[in-house]
Amino acid sequence: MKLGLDFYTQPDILKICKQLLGTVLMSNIDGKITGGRIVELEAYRGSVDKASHAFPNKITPRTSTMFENGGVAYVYLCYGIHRLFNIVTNSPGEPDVILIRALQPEVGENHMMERRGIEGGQNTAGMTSGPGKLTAALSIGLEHNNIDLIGDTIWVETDGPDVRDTEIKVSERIGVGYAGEDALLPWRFSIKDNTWVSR
DNA sequence: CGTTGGATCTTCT
DNA sequence: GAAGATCCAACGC
Repeated sequence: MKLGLDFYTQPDILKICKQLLGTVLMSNIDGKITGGRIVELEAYRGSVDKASHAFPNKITPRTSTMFENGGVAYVYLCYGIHRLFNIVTNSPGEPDVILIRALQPEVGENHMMERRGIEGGQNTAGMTSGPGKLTAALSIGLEHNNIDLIGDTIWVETDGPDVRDTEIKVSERIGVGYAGEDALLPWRFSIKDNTWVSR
């Protein structure tokens, strides 16, 4: 079942993070349907979080998407090369986003391998295990910034029961050492012992 | 196997 | 002008 607007507009981003683990991120781009189970993600809260582009509630042309109502995508270019996909949550004016860091391929694996340049049935392990990799596999680009996640291009589906708390690993976020003490916030969530988690 | 550096470009200072 | 929510290939051990 596709997640609706009322899911994304919830105020508690950490609760949304836990609920998103185990759901399936889908894309229908270039006539190809691809998707994967979300196994790793991170929370960024622009109001209080130095690691966020929007800290402290700073609106720029780039970050304006983060201030939208929950339920849209925030896509930006990282290191000039990689496109990173985030889900905007909470109500308008609250720059809360969730970075999707890793997927477990579920739908259209052949298309994802082709987009990632992986040959044959071998070496699929790294296909979507990282934020820059999964956008390439799903063909998500900057043109999808601010797109509606309730639509039929990019969306999230529930599939089976919620992931239990005992199956969730909570840790510090990756690659945000520049954020000082905020780099220590336990805002990274992943599914324990899942082989598709990054690094 | 761990570490290193290059690629590449938008954004803000 | 510098740094960045990364990835991968090339090195050295």
